[in-house]
Amino acid sequence: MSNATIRPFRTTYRHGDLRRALLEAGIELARTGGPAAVTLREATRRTGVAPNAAYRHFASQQDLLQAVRSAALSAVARSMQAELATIGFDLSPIASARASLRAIGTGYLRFARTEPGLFRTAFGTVRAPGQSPDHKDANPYELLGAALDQMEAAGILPAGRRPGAEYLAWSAVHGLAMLVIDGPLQAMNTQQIDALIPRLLEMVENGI
Amino acid sequence: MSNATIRPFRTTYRHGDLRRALLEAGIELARTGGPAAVTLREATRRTGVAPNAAYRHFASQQDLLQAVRSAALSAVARSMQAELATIGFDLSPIASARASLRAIGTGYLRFARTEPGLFRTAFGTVRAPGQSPDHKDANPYELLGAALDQMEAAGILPAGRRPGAEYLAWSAVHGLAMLVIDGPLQAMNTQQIDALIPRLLEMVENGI
DNA sequence: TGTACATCAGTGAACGCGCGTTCACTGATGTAC
DNA sequence: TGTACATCAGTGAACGCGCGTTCACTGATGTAC
Repeated sequence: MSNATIRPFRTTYRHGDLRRALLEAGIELARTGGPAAVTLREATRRTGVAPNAAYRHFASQQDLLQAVRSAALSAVARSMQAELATIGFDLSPIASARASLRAIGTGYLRFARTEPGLFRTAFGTVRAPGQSPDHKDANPYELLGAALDQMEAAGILPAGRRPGAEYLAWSAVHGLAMLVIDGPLQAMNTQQIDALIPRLLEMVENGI
Repeated sequence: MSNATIRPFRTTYRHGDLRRALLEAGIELARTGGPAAVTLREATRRTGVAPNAAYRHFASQQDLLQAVRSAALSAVARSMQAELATIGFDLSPIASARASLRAIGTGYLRFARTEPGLFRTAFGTVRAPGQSPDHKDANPYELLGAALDQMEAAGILPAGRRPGAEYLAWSAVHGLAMLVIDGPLQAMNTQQIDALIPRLLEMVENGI
């Protein structure tokens, strides 16, 4: 990591490693503002270089964004691996497998919460400037809450598990939707998705 | 639904119900291109009106987007209610509760798949122009797959349930991440989220 | 070791784009008399 | 029923913004001799 790569003021005419510097600037932009903030002009500005200099190293703005996306994806994987590395070797196969799955999820979520901009960049989602969603129509959240209340009343859902159960069910469903729409499951065909949905809902029902 | 509200060519000087027409144009834009496509200029263009005419009805572009967002949220709720309405009345409380929860999820997912642009608009996510993510570093998907393989090998996960199990686990985890980062759980404090994560992972483990 | 020279990374200026937003305006509408 | 008039919804022109991208260029670098 050369300390001159991101400096706005250079003494040399040639930059040295402009591609890397632009990529790092792009990553920093993604960290702060998500994929929409990854802009050739801002990346070159931060690197102290003319806007068009970027074209020596990236074919287009899309090309830079793609490189940033790739770096973000690796960072997610690294976060998961770090969590996996904390698992001891003296566990039974069963305990080890459980711990691994839990570590995968923990690492993934930790990265999402620590680096939301990179997370969105990695998975193709962009920050929207949303305000508070107060409105008076029927609310998906309330409908879900009512269904869960019904399950509690029917004795299927133990009362102790009711508080917060919305978040669990909603997470599973919302997640599949996102993966299918914006994420890596875009290429999956309709039949496969159709087969997946009942399984997902069954998982929620059994596991909540 | 007046048939003249979205017509580009009017005979009257006054529009009639420009606010509604702009909102409908905005919804159509969101349907097609997500929240980022909801633009005052395009909405007025489609309504056959000068760009600044929008300011008689919306304080800003954000204001229009907010109105579209609200409409999209209602549409999600309607999709869920439509599914709920298909449940018979002759069910036991237990069966009825189960059916309701399933209907909630089905309606939500159906809307997401049918109207991805509106879904993203409703929940604060934007379409990114992502290409195929081919790269050579460690891949979150592969790490998850390996952990699941391990669970299968250990005999925790029955072999018949292994195929596609990635999607179930990933959905749950990805969904909570999205809700926390971009969605309605933004306001939730750290302790609450910390308490939620183990519960979510437990749900996956038990329910997969 | 010294010198001529080709390379090509970065420059400077400019382009067109669509966007949000502001300004002074105009003329159809509907009301008051 | 007819007429004067105030209202205010929509107009037309213009602004500044940041963006991606193209063009002809220049001059430091490293190589061939």
